[in-house]
Amino acid sequence: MVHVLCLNPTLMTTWVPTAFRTHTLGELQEKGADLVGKDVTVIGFMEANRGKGAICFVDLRDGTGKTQVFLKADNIGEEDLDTVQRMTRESTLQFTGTVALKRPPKVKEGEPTPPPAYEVLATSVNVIARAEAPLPLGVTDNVKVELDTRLDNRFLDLRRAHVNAMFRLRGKVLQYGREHLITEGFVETHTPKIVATATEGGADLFPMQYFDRPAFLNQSPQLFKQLCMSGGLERVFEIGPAFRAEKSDTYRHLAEFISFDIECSWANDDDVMGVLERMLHHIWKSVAEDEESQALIDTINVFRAEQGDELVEVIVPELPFPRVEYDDAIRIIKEKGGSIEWGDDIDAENSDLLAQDLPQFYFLPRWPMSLKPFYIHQIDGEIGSTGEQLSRGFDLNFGRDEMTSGGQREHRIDVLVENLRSMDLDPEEFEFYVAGFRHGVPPHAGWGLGVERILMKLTGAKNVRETVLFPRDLRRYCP
RNA sequence: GCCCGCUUGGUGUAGAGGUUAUCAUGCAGGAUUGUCAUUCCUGCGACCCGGGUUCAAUUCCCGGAGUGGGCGCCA
Repeated sequence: MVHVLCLNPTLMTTWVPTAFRTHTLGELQEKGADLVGKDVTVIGFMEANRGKGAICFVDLRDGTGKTQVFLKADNIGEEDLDTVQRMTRESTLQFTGTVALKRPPKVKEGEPTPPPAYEVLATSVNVIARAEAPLPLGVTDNVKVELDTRLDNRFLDLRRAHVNAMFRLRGKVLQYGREHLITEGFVETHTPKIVATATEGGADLFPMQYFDRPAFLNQSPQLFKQLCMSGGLERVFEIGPAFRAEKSDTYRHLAEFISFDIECSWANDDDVMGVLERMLHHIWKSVAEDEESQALIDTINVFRAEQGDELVEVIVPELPFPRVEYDDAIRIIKEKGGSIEWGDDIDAENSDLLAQDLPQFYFLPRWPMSLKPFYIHQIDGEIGSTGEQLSRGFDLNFGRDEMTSGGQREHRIDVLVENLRSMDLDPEEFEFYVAGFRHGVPPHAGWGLGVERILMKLTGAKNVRETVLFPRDLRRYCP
């Protein structure tokens, strides 16, 4: 089993020993040559123990790596040796002992000698928490486990290297995205998740009680980030939860997901498409070039190889991303034999047709206004091939899947109110929002990106639930 | 909301109208071992729930629950 560090000690800029350990297990391997002969205290999960006689080997694992602990009755005493030999897998154990160079394995003729490894010769052990047996799922077993079982026991599932790597990578992706937006002058903000009005007037919200009045969990920061534009913040972004009560039961839908949103003043749809592609390029490039991120991808690939899945390759997308205007998309789909008419949404089957020639990121700009929400801007006279009004709304797809929707927003209050009315929404209910357009508002544009969907594409996950610690969907809300 | 599947030890599976219910992993015990995915021996552990058909149902039928996939819609 290839061992890949999840958290690289040499890349840590600040490491302070804690009350429970003097060194991490990854550190022992990294700096082992300097530590030989020194006393250390380490702690971790007992992945396995071997040896029932006068000696015993323990594979100990923490967030940084693994180390073998060697126990001998002479050094640790009969009683402690027996305790460890009877210990259950995944129990947390703390060992104190001396660092030593591990005896090299017997290597067959012609095979390369592995790099030196280090172990701890234990002089004492402390049982922190004994794991009950049997485990609801094996952390190291080479047996498939169904997603449902894994999610019921997510804490154990997370101990598996490739699952752990997924969530460390998720943190990296958010970091890279955040990094990039800051370089373009965006400010991180937070908008409320408890709201009085449905964002787009739809009925697919989770109702809740707000003291003695009805309220909803917000489906999008849309209206609030627009108010920030009216407030002169110019460039904002938010990474936060969005809640949708849609009964969409698919590999790519969640009732609660993290939306990566921006809004940008004095800008149109083309401008913010640029922001989006530059940010995604930065994320992909960073994952491809950063040592830690690459190690995480490697860890995921070790598992994928065991499962017989295709290995993940981080291919940095070229700038600019292809742009296929809605009008052209309809034409292309028709040419490929798809059943679609101008004005239709592009369904999954037709997205597959488009994706045949566009397997990665591509923009779909200039949708019909009739398919877009009231807050999307339109330029009068900008019409499609059938004479219908186009909008300044766009989608970003990766292959068949929608990653983002965005657009330039309607800043003209009269048009905005008219849009609300024509879409059967009551401007009165949106007064808190419409008010923001009465006293001078910049033209602005923005988008919302599904973090989980991006992670799916980056890691090859076939189900969005793989990328969420505790996913919320039609059936599941516990744990 | 619609369509189609599936439900067998802790986990993942094979299978048949009457079986001692398969295999792997795991667990318990033993032998061996400074081991390196150790190896070997012995043992433990399962047919989702309710109703029906039948001499007999875990297997067939109906219903329920759970779960997986596809679609609509979306990020």
